[in-house]
Amino acid sequence: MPKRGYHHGNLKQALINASLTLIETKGPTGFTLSEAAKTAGVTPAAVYRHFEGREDLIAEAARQGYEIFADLMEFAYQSGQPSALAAFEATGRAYLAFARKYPGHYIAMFESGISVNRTPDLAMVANRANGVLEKAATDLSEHIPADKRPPASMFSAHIWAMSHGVVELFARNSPGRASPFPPEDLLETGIGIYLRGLGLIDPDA
Amino acid sequence: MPKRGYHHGNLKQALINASLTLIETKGPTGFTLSEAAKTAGVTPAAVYRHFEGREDLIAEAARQGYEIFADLMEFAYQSGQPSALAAFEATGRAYLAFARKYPGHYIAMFESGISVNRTPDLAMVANRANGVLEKAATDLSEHIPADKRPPASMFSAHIWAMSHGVVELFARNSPGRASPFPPEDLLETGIGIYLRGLGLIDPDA
DNA sequence: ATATTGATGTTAAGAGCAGTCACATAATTC
DNA sequence: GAATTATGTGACTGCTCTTAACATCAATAT
Repeated sequence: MPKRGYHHGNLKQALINASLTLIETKGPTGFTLSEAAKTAGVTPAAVYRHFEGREDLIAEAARQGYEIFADLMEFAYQSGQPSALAAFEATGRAYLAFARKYPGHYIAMFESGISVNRTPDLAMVANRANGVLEKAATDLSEHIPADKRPPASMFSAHIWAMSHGVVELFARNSPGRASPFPPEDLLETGIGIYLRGLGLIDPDA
Repeated sequence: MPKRGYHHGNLKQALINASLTLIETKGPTGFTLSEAAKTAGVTPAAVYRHFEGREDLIAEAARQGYEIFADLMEFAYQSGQPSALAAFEATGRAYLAFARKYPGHYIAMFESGISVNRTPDLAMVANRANGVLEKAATDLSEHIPADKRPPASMFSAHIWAMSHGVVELFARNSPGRASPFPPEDLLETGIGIYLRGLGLIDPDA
């Protein structure tokens, strides 16, 4: 853990950690490779022994974020079993929870402008996170009469969009819109109304 | 329009226009004040006669975007009258249409990291756009039995979130998720299901 | 044990950008 | 026509990203 003289010992992860807190506090624009290096107690040039450059540094932070995110989603999905409805709702909540708990990762993933198709690794793990949501949607869609059942990938996309929109517009300060409702409530009610529209929950409350 | 010698004549708007296309092509990170100045045929220092700096330049581009956006929303709202439902759905579609038609403005507004509370002007015009959506939501909410009617500002927020999420995740290349459905269809069906959940349209099709 | 090799860090340097200041030139006003 | 204001330029500082040459440490092979 401590840098024993010349060599750091764990520089790569130290740089990512430094980047995460910097991204969180200064935003993706204000973040600089140099400052991350300084925070890790090392010169900027040393960063290039472990990353291709600034973008790659952010991308790796995002990749780790997707890893955590996918785990969170899977845990949420399991926690709702055996009820397909409970599992689905839990994954919806997990999105907002993740954004709140790991803001640095979240920003690196969704607000830094890096493409998820940047590397196969990144696309892979992002796909894993998405896969959980789609699985939950598929389970749930079997409770809809087959003739009026939309494709599972479609309403998983709907829920993802709603979740993402709530986080971006109302949970994170950046855009800074004010809403009279806490984001958690907004998402909860939004998903509730949507599921009612699919005939998956009773029209009451 | 042509620069007559020393003075440009219309530098302020020329800089904004240059910024818009640069933001559109190079992203908010790749955009530089210097290149915008060069595109407008002027020295970087000249920019500071019209803007406080890089951020202010982007903010003004965003402000003009909100102005256009609010106009678009109002037009959409009017075009749906006298049907509250048609008006509401039109405003929903207007969001995606705006993002497609004015990508530079859209990026400046929603992906550049500038806060809408940066200046009173910006907050004002952003509020105007939001106001149209809320008005449409209020009209529509009167078709819901008063006892089980959610606040209009709430489901206007839901629709906004869904629209924003669809655009960010599936319409713009940046994050680059692939979806088997065109964003327009995704938004259309998503809003449809949601409105069904509110009991505002019949459960068929 | 020692010498070689590869990994990891530093120093130095180039190029680009944001922003500031003094200065130059054009447009406007008295 | 002269003075004032508005608008653009050149030169400069300090920061950034990135590369290249060099230094130091760790590990391995003889």
